[in-house]
Amino acid sequence: MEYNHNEIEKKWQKYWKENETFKTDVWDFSKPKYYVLDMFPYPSGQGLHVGHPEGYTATDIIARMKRMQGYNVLHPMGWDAFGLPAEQYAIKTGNHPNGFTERNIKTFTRQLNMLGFSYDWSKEVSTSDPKYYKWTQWIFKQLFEDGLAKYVDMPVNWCEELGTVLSNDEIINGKSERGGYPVVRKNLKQWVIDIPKYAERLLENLDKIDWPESTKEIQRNWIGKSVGANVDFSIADTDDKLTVFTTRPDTLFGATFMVLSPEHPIIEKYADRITNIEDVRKYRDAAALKSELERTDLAKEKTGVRIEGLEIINPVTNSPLPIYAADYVMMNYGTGAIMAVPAHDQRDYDFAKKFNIPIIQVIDGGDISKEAYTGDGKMINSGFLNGITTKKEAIEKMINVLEEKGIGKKSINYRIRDWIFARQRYWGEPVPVLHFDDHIESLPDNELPLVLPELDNYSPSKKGEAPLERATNWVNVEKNGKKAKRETSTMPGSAGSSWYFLRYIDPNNDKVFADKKLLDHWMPVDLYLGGVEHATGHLLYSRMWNNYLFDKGLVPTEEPFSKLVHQGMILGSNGEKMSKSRGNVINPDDIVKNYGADSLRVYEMFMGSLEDSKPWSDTGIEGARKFLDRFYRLFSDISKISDTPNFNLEKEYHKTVKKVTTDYENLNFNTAISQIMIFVNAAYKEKNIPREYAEGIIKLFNPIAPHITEELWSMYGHTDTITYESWPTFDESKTIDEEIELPIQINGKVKGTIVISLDADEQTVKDSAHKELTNLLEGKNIIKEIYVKNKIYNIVIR
RNA sequence: GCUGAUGUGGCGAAAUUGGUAUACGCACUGCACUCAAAAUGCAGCGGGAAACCAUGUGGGUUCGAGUCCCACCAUCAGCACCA
Repeated sequence: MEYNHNEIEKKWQKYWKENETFKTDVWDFSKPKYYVLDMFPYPSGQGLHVGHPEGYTATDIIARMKRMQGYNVLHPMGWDAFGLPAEQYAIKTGNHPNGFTERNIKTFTRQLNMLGFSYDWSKEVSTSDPKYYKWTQWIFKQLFEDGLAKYVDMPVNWCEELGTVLSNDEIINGKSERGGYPVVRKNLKQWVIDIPKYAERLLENLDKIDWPESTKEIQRNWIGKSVGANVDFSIADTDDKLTVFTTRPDTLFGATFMVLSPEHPIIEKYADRITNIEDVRKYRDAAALKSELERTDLAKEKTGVRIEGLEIINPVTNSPLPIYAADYVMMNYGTGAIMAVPAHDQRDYDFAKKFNIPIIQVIDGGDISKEAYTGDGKMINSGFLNGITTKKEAIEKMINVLEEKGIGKKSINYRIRDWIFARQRYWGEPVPVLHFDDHIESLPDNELPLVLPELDNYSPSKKGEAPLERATNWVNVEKNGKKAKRETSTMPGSAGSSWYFLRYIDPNNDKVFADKKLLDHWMPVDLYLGGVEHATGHLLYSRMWNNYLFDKGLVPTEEPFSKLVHQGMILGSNGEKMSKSRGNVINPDDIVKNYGADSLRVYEMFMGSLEDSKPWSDTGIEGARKFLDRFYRLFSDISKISDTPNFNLEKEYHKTVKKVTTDYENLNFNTAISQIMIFVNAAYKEKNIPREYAEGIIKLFNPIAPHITEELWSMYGHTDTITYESWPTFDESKTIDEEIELPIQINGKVKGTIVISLDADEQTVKDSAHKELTNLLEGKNIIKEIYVKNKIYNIVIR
């Protein structure tokens, strides 16, 4: 019988929809739960690309297997629907971005259904839906009231072209990620979320979750914890002091100058004492014009200016030291001031060389005439530290002394910055606050959601004002007789995605963001799948929100995702990233039409390891299709299926059940498929296939190729979906060979094999091994013989 | 520069974690079926005539290394004047 993918796939998709096959009753606590989640997509105008189904198929396989294993499975899908393309469409056409977004969502939904994913669409959420963002605003409100969402004046990355602020991860090489426009630094009042407050928790909790080690490392680096000390330096002839953060307090005796960030406020404070204040100001203004990248890109050549008329006192040597302003010191890390130890820090060394500042070596080693010495060694020129040989000991002693004198203390710094939580854009969640003349107030709950007003024109104004400024009726309000203004910037895309996994559990609740009992039952997410590119964005933000909600007693676990896996990228057949400009894009619609959804699923799972990037291959997809043809041909031939046992297949069947089950659990889908192929190859050689085996293999294959297996299942006389049939079991004893081929080695090289019974005793093996290799052993001096049971027999000769 | 990952046939990739390297598939070759082709089924398929040689390169540990250790090379990713 011919395998007609089109007919079969349509038929079963219709059946699943009509029977609500995948609908989950979240209140059914009688079965163990399993929550398996995909990172929800941004519904772009291009529709699904072939990369999406890779991860979605993987989670679908797990969802389908877990259902058959008796779990109550939550497997939802939704939309990260706020975003720039919809906004740009609105600017261009003057239409509301919502229409554009909804059209795209329709396309995505059709495509996902066409691929046979077992999502429970009754749980669908969309971040741009006011019923959803009501709760995004509500969570923001809690953060604001708890002081974690703050309105502060800060330097930001400003993109003139886009008319908005960008976060660090939206900037690539000093240009905006989208469009590649220049980015400059500028001071602005900004909404930020105090994610540094959670730095330590986010760091510590990494040890509690089953995530790829590399992703944890990316987050650790991003959080960037460094332990050191804050040390106070007094400014000569004043009562003022400057505090620096250093990770090397042990080198304090070698500090020969201080460097301030050009924006450091102390400069303006002592403007009248600084004799060259104009030069310093000029330097500062020039630095502000540079984007962060330019500032860091010119790494080789240090620039700076001496602050004349002001000196600083080294607290341990009491020598007066010069102060410089230089843009290699950042205002937003540490204290914006550093003590410079040129002998033991390369940057300070370069600076000192350029400005002719003395270099004092305090750790023995290296060659200070050539470069800074950053290694370990004996302390020298260091007063009370002299003679100490380990860094750790020197640091401890120095900190003790500083603490006794009250001029320093142990301190920890994090690299992670405040999360900038506002964009000068229209298509995002409105920030639910009112600005009064003298204070800011969050909206009361009953005014949520604060819905986006409609506009005639969605572009930002010339001055870079947010589009919402145009909605004057909406912006200007009066409350209790006082005039107030609404916030006109909106939340960033990462707002709605920071908690959507909670909403899936109870998507229609209008009393709370999700029922506590349901959250207690369903959280955390058991398996979360998506791309690595979110490592320092979404995956950090959502962890922070979840930890915060946990602290408020609103969710049951600190960490939202107990297990995380990243799918690799599917590259074009030329090994390059798929893109329109390279002309190597594969459209899933075409593939499904020509080969079928099951073929696409099988192929993408068979390509290789889920986590690796791998190139698309046209012959590969054909191969997958051929296997499905072969599979269908074999199992649809009912005349071969019977209740007669066939011992030729017994072992392979039990092996297959075992391997496929464990491979699925470990997300090794490629080897699971190869095992099913091995069984099919074996079955082709047989005249009769026991019904039990045929049905078992069909069930095993169902998670990967759901349509073809439903069809075959129904051909065997079953009237119900295969979805909730029980998962096949295997008998361990039947997977074991009673006779095995044992390799015989001489000096570790295989010279032959013998057939032995399983667990044969050493003497028997030795005898047949010697017999097998008589020729090679003749006249040789046997030094040693090694027998590893059922693995190998090795004879060492000289 | 720092951090992390990867490197196996013509190609996509396996290898129970130290025990017969190249499973499974693609491509290719041959045979069967066919007037023929396609499709399908079956068989072969790292190199070498062989001894042997092959898992990026060079060392090491071990009876035995794709797997462990050291050094290096290449590719990819993240961070990047973070004090």
